[in-house]
Amino acid sequence: MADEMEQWLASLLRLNDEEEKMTDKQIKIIQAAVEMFAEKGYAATSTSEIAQKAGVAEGTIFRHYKTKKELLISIVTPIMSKLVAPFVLRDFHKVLDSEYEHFEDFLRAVMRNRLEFALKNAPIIKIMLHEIPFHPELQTQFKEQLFPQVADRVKRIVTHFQSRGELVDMPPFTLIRMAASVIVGYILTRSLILPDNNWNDAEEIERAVQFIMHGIMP
Amino acid sequence: MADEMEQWLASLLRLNDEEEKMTDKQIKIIQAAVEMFAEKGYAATSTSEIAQKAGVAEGTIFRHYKTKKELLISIVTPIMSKLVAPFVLRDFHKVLDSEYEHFEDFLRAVMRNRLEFALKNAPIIKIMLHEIPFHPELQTQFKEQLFPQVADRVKRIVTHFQSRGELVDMPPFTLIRMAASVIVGYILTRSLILPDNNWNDAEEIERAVQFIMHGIMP
Amino acid sequence: MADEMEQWLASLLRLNDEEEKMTDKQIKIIQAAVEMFAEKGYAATSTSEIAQKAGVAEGTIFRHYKTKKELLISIVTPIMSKLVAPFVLRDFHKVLDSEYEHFEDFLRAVMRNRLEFALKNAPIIKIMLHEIPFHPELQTQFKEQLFPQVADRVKRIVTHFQSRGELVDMPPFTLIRMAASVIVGYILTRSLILPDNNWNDAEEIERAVQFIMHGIMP
Amino acid sequence: MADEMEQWLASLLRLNDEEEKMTDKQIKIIQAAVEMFAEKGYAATSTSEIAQKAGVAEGTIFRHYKTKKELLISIVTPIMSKLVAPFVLRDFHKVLDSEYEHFEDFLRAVMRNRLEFALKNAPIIKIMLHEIPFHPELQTQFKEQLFPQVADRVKRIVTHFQSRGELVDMPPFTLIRMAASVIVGYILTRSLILPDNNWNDAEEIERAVQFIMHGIMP
DNA sequence: AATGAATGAGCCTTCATTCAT
DNA sequence: GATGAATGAAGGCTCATTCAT
Repeated sequence: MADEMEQWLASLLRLNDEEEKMTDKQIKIIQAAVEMFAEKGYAATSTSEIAQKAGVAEGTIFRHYKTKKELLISIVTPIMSKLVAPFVLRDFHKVLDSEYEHFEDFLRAVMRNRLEFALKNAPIIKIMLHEIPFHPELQTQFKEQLFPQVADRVKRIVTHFQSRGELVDMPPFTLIRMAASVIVGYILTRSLILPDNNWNDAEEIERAVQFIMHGIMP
Repeated sequence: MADEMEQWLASLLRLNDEEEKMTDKQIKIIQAAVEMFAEKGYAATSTSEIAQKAGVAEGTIFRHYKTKKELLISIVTPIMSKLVAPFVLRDFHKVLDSEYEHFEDFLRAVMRNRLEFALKNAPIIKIMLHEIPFHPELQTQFKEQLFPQVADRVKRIVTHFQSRGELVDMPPFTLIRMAASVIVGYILTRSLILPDNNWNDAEEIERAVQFIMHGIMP
Repeated sequence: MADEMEQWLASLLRLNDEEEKMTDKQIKIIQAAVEMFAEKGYAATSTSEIAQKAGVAEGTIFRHYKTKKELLISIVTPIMSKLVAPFVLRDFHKVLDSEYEHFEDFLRAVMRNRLEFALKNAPIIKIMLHEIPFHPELQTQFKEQLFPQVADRVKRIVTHFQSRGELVDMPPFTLIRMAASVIVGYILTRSLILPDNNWNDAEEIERAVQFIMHGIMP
Repeated sequence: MADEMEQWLASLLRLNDEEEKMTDKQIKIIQAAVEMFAEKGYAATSTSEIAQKAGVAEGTIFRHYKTKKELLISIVTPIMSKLVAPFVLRDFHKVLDSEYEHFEDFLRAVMRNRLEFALKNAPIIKIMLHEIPFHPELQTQFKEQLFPQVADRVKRIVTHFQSRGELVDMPPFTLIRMAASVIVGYILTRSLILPDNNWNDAEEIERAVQFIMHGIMP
């Protein structure tokens, strides 16, 4: 369901297909840059390393991206959009009403879907997390364009379930933050911090959802 | 209580007093480095910038720290120790038994104490979070020395309260991770991500503790 | 004769043509480096001086030579080969048999030929002499690869003339060392120590040969 | 004999006793400097290395020697004087007349005496040889003060034996150069180039003397 | 006399970027 | 479009030297 949603959104906003317009070399450049930026960080990666790993001449990078920073932005910007895509979906609320009877189902869907996404895009997400704080352009994008939209939309959902008496009465932003902490905490631990553990995702997701719903009291 | 504990620990392990052995210039160098590393990241900060901000000659930095990386390590290592100090405390468990009647009280104490610590050391914690993934020396310190000790000790506490029937029956590591997500989520949001919001810490901590204990069902 | 020999050797081993593969700037860099290294010594010459004298950017040096030491080695290594080239010639002994009836003729040919070589390559030979003792890489090249080959071959020549009764009976290595002292002594004095004297090379060579053959007794 | 001569000269010119006026630390500085300069060359040796090896503070070096170069000069200048001391001896000619009946005896005495000196002072001689070409101050000392005196005096000796018909008729400077080549060639090979060979000095000296006198013809 | 912290010029090297081919 | 040689500014670090203690 959520996957279909995302595909629909993507087709509307063309969030998925950037690579299709790229030349062969351009794709190799991006792949090499992602790998290196994730491994050593943006500032510690040199354009010559990227060129070497991509198997292109150093000049070729600058034919496609005016500066090294433009290369970074062209990597991070799409992932930010895709990361929050399902939440930005225009008719999310309406769709939601009909799809998820309980908040619990919504949580479960989000967690599954975003975990899958994170596993597929772990290196780019790592880059995003590390570079956003140091690049005002990226911060602006996140703080002014993406975050408010998401917050607003999720707030409506929470308010909706609160009004149905399914959720505790609490400032929605606080409630969202705490639930999000658990979800994000798992997804990051799972995909970036300890990806080599033996994870039973289904089990862990179920526990997280139960924890969010009922806490740790027996 | 926890504060006293920490002071005791500190006095035992001398975790607090590094700065007292430093010369005047050395302190200025560290302060300048912390400021710049937090603002621009380690790799993007030049030693000449640090020297200028510290008001010393560039050579002076290298008289005290053989390399730029040694300067980073001398900043990050102590904060890692201090960050987990209360948990590493040898007789933590015993002390705990007598101090906290319920798990809830423990959560509250930890959250208050570590938030205060994070607010006081926000820039260094930011540096630590950003640089650990790129510096094997720091990873080693964290993964092999600090993390296991903490995990082990907190696990005992959780098991203790589980055996008293106060906590739901669940793998302790999972339970800890989820509770920690909420605590860490708040502390990072509060001190690094959105420090400029108007936060009512007492209220937020209480809500977080209740969330951890009872979830979001009414 | 010896000249033809050397040309033949060179054509076989391509010892002469390194410069032909070099770019215009690379030649200028080498020339400037040779001039400066000979004038001030390797350690006291800065890469920025070399760049300036060569009329290139400092970075250009490092595009062609990964390090300053690699630049030194690329200057010294070929001269070592060329310096001993005639002696390393595979069929030297056979050629010699037919060319030089007496040891005296051999001495004369070697002295003329190597003096000409030294005069043409004085600065590089100066560099070689000064830097070999401080750079293990160069020592190895000399001690293990070049020197033994030469010593071995010249030893055979000496033994040959000794067996013909033309030379005094004495350990060949000692005899070679003493004759070489005279030859090298003249060539170095002539080309490096006092190059500005008015030298009559033909006369001095003849005297040196007579000295080697008959000593200083009347 | 030659030793007594030297002692007499030394007492006259105070060439031997520099160290006696030195403080303990000063001696250690000189020793450390000699060791390092000989091992790595003057330009490649740092004052801090010298200080460390000497076990003194870096500042102490500059209390005794205004600059690093002054330290070098204070090492090299005395060795130059001592190296040629026997030849500079005022009444050398007269003394000689009575001491050495044949030129051969003179050669033998010089070779023995200067070899002993070279073995005792090998590192300083190495420094001298390497640094003279790069330091005009040292060149001046050598070319204008020491060398002419020596050349002049030895020339008289050679002329003396030539007039007695003991030596071949040849420009004295040429004759000296060739004999000196053999002597210097052996001493340098013996003390600096291949000091680790098994040398039979008495034998080698005798062969060298015979070579100088009679050449290599049987 | 001796120290060693402090200096800042200068070192070798790397960098992102340009441009002729 | 792709190349890679060339650039020169800037990087981290070392140096000889000074000076207050």
